[in-house]
Amino acid sequence: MPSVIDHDFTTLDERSDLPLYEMVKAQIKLKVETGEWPTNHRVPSENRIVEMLGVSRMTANRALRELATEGVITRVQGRGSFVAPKKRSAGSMGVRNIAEEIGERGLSHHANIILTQTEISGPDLAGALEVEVGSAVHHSIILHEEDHVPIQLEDRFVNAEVAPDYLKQDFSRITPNAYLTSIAPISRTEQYIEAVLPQPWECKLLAIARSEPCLLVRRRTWSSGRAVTSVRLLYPGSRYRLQSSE
Amino acid sequence: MPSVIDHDFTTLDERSDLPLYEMVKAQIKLKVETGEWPTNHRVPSENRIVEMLGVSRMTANRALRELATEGVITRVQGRGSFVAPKKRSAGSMGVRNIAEEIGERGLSHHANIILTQTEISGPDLAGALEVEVGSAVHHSIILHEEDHVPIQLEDRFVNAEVAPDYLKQDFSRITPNAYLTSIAPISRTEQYIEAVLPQPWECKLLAIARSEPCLLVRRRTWSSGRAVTSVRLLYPGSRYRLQSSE
DNA sequence: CATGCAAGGTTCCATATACAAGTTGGAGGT
DNA sequence: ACCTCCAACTTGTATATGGAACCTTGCATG
Repeated sequence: MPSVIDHDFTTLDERSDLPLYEMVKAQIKLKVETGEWPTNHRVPSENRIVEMLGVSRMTANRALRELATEGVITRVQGRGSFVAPKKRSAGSMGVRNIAEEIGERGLSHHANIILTQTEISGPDLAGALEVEVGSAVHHSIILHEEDHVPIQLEDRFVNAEVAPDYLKQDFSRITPNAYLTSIAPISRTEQYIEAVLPQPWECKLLAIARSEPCLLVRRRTWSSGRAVTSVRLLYPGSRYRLQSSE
Repeated sequence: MPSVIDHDFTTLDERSDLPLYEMVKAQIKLKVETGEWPTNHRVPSENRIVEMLGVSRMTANRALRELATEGVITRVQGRGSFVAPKKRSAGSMGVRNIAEEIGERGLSHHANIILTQTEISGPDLAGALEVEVGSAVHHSIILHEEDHVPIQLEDRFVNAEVAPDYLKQDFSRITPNAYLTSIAPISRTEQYIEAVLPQPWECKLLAIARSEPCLLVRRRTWSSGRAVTSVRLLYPGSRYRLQSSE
């Protein structure tokens, strides 16, 4: 004889002093995060949750509704609730890895290392990276190409105290961004986006006309309170646009 | 004799088919966005809203609760609800109100209405707004000035079904963005940012040289599944940069 | 004067109930 | 075979009610 109770759910934890609806949310989140319920898997209906967990329909409703606004599930009236596809959109925009981004478009990525060296920071740079004037700072300039077409000029300074081995990396295999986030998880980022005309040397590297407008992204990132890197990303306006959706 | 009804609130709009709690949210958002209620200003309590608007306490509760998760207000148990300090860089960027942004810098904002009219949508526009070809679509072009210097050219199309009264608004008092979010809360946005050279007519309005690079933000927003607006924001590169930090 | 306490306002949670609106699937007719 | 229509299920909204937890304020008591 089949039990009325679906053993997908354990009973709610009495000891926890979390609100009921939070407990319901936690149960469902668990299934999703462990992968037990894959994308598009059906989530129990509100009435089903009422039966299974013995809560009122309104608290089941609140749990599901909030999970929907959090992007964990999607709900459509008349059909039901389903596990939402994993949200991409790494942050807002920009923190995305240029190599990944190109890969997703099915194109080839190539990193052209223009310069890598360690420098002594002047006042401006020291201010940007929040280090003492005269400190050692790593500097790299890399030209990223998509199918052999230059698409991003990356001019980066790195706090040598945070990433002493930065210049030892093989930047044709791992992007600076990927390396840095792997050794120092980003806790804060600040960025400015503007439209500029390129400098002559930038034109040459990007193979564009002097009059072509470019997107300039200037970004600084911090990890646990310390400035990690300050980078200047220059994109030819005709070949690239930033995208974001949420 | 003082009336029990606080005239801070107008009565709810019967014609709108928005849910009640959304209407309540809209009323409060309007006060906040227009600056009538400054930061830390007290928001009416749930029971006060019940008296004023004649809704049940639970829907007042839902409205305030959602506004709190959206970051519009903060609530503390036992004390009340208060207008939250403007959060820097709403989410990613861009959905910010240009008037607010200028106001924060302590400068004066002026909206110069270039064009407002209703048009019949062609295939491209209909596709962008997800309406039938031939539908009526509102069109507005507004030049925003900061201390009398042109800083943003806003070229906007609005789904007339969602916002039939769009063109009746006084855009020198409330920005299109503020109005639209007040009547149709944003559920999704898609945006592209690119660097372009301006068109001749755009140069003239923005008072810039033909060769000056500009930031172009193209954005579409949805509210509960329906496309609300498609907008093209053009900023002179020398006068503006997008900022975000998280 | 200081401490404590009670009252009233506020948010927060939970439930029961009702109806509206969208989807699906099947029964039953043509 | 096809169509129509309805029943059942789903989410979405709105209301009424009750209690708990928390804060402020003012007053009574020591």
